[in-house]
Amino acid sequence: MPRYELYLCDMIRSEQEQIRLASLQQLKDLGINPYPADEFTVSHRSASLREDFKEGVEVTMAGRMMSRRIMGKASFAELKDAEGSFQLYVNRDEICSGEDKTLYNTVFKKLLDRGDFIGVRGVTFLTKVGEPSIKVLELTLLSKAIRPLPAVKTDEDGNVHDAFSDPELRYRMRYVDLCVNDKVKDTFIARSKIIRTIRETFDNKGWLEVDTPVLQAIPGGAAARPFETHHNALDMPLYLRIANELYLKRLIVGGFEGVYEFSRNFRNEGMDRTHNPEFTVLELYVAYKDYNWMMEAMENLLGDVAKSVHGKTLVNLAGTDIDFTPPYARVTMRDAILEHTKVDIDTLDENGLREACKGLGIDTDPSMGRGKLIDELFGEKCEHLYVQPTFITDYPVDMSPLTKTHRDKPGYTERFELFINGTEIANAYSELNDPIDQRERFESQLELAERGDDEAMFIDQDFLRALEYGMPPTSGVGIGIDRLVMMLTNQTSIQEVLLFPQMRPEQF
RNA sequence: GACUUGGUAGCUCAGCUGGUUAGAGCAUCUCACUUUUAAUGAGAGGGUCCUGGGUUCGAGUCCCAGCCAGGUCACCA
Repeated sequence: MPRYELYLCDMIRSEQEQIRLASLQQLKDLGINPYPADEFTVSHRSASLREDFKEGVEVTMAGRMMSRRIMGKASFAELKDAEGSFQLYVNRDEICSGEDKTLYNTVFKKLLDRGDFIGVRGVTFLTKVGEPSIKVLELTLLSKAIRPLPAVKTDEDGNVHDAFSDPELRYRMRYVDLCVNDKVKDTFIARSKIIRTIRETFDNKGWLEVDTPVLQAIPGGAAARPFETHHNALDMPLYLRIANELYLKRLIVGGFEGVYEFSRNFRNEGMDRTHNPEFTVLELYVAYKDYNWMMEAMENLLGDVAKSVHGKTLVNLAGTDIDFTPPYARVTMRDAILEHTKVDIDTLDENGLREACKGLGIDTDPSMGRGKLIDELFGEKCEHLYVQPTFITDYPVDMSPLTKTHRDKPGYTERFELFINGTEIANAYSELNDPIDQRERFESQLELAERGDDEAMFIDQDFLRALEYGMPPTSGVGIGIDRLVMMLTNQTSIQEVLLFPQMRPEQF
């Protein structure tokens, strides 16, 4: 048997917690199990019951008791289940038909608390003021809460009082956040819808969802600092993946014609409003396609995703109407920079670009090559201007070591990024499948590493061997799922779209 | 990583230039109340003022260091 009295001594308990622990003991003394094992069969849930409301229907419901308004021999309580809340009417003589009124006077009024899980059997009716309610005939305690939930209240004008709003507490105790802040749940429901829409779309195309290693001997496929760990039995270092790209391409080599994975990636870098050490990227690779085809696939996909969350493709996000209806604008990186800075990157060498950056007030340093300078020009002066969905195409070759060179523009690659509301949502290319070119690109990455770039890519010999066996022409795309969810749910912090964002450990 | 703001009751917050016993609303407890809905009325209890030093006759308040979080910037997706 758990020893509840120890709970009182072991930890510092608030007055409210001590009272609840005492109530717990009293319930046990009354022969009521505060944590029963029995199944409780629910016939209705709150929102669907309200939607199709009729009086006189017998229902059983379960949930958390979120508030109680006791008026002597009758009370109202709010029962909250997965769909929302429903009002209970608890009348002494209805739940205690005989002489013994303990269940109402002692158990319901004194020993139950806000936050306890209860189950009820009762009959639906409308109160004097027309509130759909359940007249409770039978009341069962399903689980006792010994900590009080924050007492968030909403008045008749919809104003929230005493909101549970401290971000630290909300993220550390997401379970409490979800209990009392309904909008939080909506965000994660939207996240689930977005992922489901993508998965259903891809499955319908016949593409295969796969799992590839999270623990990798060579962390490849992106430029980032990895987390390092150690495998004891093999006595060797392993890295948590920074990307899954090279593994998915191996599968295209192996003969799958469409593979995708929702990849949890890990990067040992700073944390802020848009970065969590672990995050989710959707990667898709389809054989015999190129990046032009992928643009069409992405605009169709995002149209469907917008519909799944908002029911339409014209959506107001952060005060701006965003039109997700395909097709989307396509602008080459050269034209974008030319339009917004009057700088024509095609006519400038590295030094010319450096001067152009200086002229625009962009800080440069000698380690920046041509590609990096172009990237700065675009990132500083153009990126934020693409509010409506726009594909920016044809990136410089030295920024894209895994991308096929452009079929007719030397120095460029067949790559696009999709920008919406000024932020990058997707990154895609015609995949580099020339093993000799790929080896050279890796070697130039190695030179970067030797010059001190700690994010330059490692050479993955096995990946090169795979390419040497032959990879069909392939188009691939990566979509940052967390940021997509942020955008579609109007959240400005990644922590709002991750159920358990990374936090420093708490002291107990 | 740099800068910046904050940490006071279960929750949200006041607390002035350093000065009695640290306050409010909600929550909790007691009493009343059989259709309320931020229920109501009457009464009561509840504090490691983030932690550790320092200055001072006296520190929630000032100083130093640390911890945790938010914001901005840098890097990145």
